[in-house]
Amino acid sequence: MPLIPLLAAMVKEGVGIDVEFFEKMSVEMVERISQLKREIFDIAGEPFNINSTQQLSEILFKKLDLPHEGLRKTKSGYFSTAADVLEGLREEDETGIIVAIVEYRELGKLKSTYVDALPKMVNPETGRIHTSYHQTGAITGRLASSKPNLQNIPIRTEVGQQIRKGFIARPGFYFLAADYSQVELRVLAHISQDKALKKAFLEDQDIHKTTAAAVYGIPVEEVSYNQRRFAKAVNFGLIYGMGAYRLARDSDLTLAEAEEYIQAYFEQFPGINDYLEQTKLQARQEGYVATLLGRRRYFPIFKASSRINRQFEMRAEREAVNHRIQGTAADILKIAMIQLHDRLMVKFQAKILLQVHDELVLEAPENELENVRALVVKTMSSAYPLDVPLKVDTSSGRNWLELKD
DNA sequence: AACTAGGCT
DNA sequence: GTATAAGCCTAGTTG
Repeated sequence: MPLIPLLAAMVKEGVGIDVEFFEKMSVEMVERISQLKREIFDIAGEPFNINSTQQLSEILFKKLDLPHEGLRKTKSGYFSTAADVLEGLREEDETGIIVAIVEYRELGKLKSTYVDALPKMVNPETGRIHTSYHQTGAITGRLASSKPNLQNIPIRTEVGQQIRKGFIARPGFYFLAADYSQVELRVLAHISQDKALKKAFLEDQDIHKTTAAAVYGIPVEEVSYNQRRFAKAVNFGLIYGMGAYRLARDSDLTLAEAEEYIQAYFEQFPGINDYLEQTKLQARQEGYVATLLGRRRYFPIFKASSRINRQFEMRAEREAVNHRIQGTAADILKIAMIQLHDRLMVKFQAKILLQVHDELVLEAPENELENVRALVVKTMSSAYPLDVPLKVDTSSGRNWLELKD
């Protein structure tokens, strides 16, 4: 079956949520939010609209006169109140308003976007939530999901996890989630043919630890938690074309140190550097780049370039580098979805409900669970064989949070 | 409709 | 000298 009918089947199947659970959560959140609101008004000395970034900026940087030298400004000229900016103010802020605002923002976001919105989206006919999937939603070939977007359900924070708990499988069924482990780095290993990166995946090493060991020139056993975390950020960042500037900003390194680190990185993984350069060159010369399966992305900017375009050309280079990786991963999961759906239809009740870029969520009757798990792993792992293995992790549970191996 | 912010991979 | 990490969707404010 082609992809579109499969997406239609997923949309039609929908996913179940516990409406009462969300309603209770909403009530609890209202209490905490009011409390935070009072605190914030107290410190500010007056009530104002905390949701207004303009008003908030005036309160923080004019009325309370928090240190704002060199802080980022928005297009409209106000000092930014984005989370990363506030984070930088937290230590110097003795009033406690920053901490309160950050919590207020988190709760407000989760409440308005998920806790209050999702129950309203339950279809009265089916009692379930039906997203829309868009095959051409993303320029790289990824799907997009909307109304509601089920590809950005929270997971990071404590409260976010509570929201996942509100997604529940039908009686007698289990959710089964299967995700590709580090699929984009594996795609990069394949496309770039970088020797060290391929070796790491072929030996099923902890890729971030291996990277850290290589770059710092130390044995794998001696890699510290922070060194691994840092290497992870770099591995991740380079898929998006991160530069030394951003690396320095996001770490404790100076610009020069960040440059040295990246240089050391490319010395250890020269194939990756070649991949980056070759892809940028191709975008410039051919005006497009393509994924492994041939999905093209065009870059008309390189046709008519002038000095003004330099900024945009740099961006286009990063987009080209990312397209081949993100797009190839997307192509592979789409192939897996089609194969899996066809195979499930033969002898299982289990159905694919959701796709979240490198992950599928299925709903399976309890008695099918282990057989379906094996089928999903096999199908996803072999959908489009690369020169490195595609590793698939699975988990299952009665709700979307309690997914365990 | 633009802007700002923030949720996810 | 200047900007500096990809791809989405949604909510609230502003004008």
